[in-house]
Parts: sequence; structure tokens; C-alpha cells
Amino acid sequence: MKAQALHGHLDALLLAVLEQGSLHGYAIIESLRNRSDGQLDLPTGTIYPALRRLERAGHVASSWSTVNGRERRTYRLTDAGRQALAGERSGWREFSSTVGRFLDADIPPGAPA
Amino acid sequence: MKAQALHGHLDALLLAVLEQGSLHGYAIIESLRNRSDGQLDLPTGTIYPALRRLERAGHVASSWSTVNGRERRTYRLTDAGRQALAGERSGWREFSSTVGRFLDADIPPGAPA
DNA sequence: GCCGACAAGTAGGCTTGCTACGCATGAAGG
DNA sequence: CCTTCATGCGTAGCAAGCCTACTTGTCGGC
Repeated sequence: MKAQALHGHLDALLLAVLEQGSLHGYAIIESLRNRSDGQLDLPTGTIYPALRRLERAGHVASSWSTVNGRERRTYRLTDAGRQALAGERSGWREFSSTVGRFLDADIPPGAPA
Repeated sequence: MKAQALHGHLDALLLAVLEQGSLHGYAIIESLRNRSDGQLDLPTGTIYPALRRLERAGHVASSWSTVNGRERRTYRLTDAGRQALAGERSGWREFSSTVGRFLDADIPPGAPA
């Protein structure tokens, strides 16, 4: 699946992943890959700038730590981020139900449910 | 709702609208608005270039007609467009189920299905 | 005569994600 | 010892996609 189609929903995904616990960038990528059965395999060039954006927006906060001599930047969801996530969720439901009205409906007879 | 979030799915919506019958640009806009209860109110600057793209791609074909002295360009779905629509539909299901796994899940207890 | 609904279109800009890089450490294998 | 791979962070530049704002033109009502 072309991850490209994420357009506009990447931030929501990142917030959703961080909702279940703080993670560093590399782990976020793995979490997305695992939880989506490999369908979301996002490159670092997509994730890191997105995290920066979210931090600038105040939706996440980061702190450095060193593990095995490797520097990690761990991100956690802020209160504002939690609120933003709630908004993203309702926005997603609205979006998916609206688009679904056009694309999920009219399933040709014989198609599996 | 910010129609901006359509990113990447507009073509599919247009094809889906035309699936139910040929329409001219202005009528397509109205059809989207009506069938979405006013949630999709797309400006002409979004629709017309998109229809051009679809025509260039061979997914729709157009023909001019004059009604009440007003020129209309009516679009109809081609066979290739019908195939493309099928592909868009399966892509949409994959996309929505993948993103939904992150955003629909974890609905706090008490939320309506 | 003017304004609003109908009908089509273009130009330019902004956001967003991707590709392709670069840098650094630690463990494993030759 | 040296190379390679997995871990881990990051930037620069590009391409796609949709929106804002504007233009052109007809018809009907005031």
C-alpha cells in the first residue's frame, strides 16, 4: 500500500501511537509497522519532520536519553496532544463516513462483505 | 469539515459520482454536496482541474452541449474509469481499515458503535 | 442597468509526504 | 582489523494535491 495516501492523517497516527506510551522515533516507525501488519512502513524522512512539527505545535514533548551509547529522543504526548488526538479521531470518523458513503456503498452484488 | 483532508481520494469520489450517471462539472459539485449532506462543498478550482486530470488519464470522457445558451461539458465514466474506480475502492478499504485500526480502535467505553 | 445563479476555466501558493542523502555507535563475521 | 548490518537521528530538495482568488459569459428578476 502506498503510504503516500496518508495525506493529512499522519499526525493523527503518530498521536495515536504515542497515546499508548512514550516512544522514540525509531520505535514509533516499528510500532506503526507492527500494528499495521507491515502496511505502514514509513521512512525516517517522513517521521522525523512530522515529529518536529508536532513538537512545534505543542502536541508532543521530547527528551533525550542515552541507551548503549546511542542517543535517543523520546516523545510523549502532551495534554494538548491528547485533545488534538480526540479532535483528529472525530475528524477521522467524519471523513471516513463521508468518503465511505461514496466508496463503501454500491458494492457490486457478489462482493464479499 | 475541511475538504482539504480529501488528499488523494478526490479522484475516487469523482469516479463514484459519475458511476451513477453522466454529469457536468457544476452538477458534480452539487451532487457531492447533496450526497454528503453539505459536508463536501468543493470549489470549482478543485473540481475542474481534477476532471481534466481524469480525462487525461482516460478515466472519463467529455462532450459539450448547450442548454439554455449555457455551455456544458458533460463527463461520463469510461471502461478504464470503471476499472480505476474498482481499484480506488479496494484501496480505500485498505486505507480506511489500516488507519481505522489506529483511530477507530481504543474508543473509550460508553462510546456508541 | 445590476445582481445573483448557472457554467467553465486558469494561475499561483501552501501543505504534506517522499527520495536520497549524511553522520554516528555497537555487534557480528570474515 | 575491517566491513557490514541494525540502531538511531537528522536535513535538503522534489513532487503531488487541493485551495484561494480571479476571469469570462449567459439568463432571469428587480
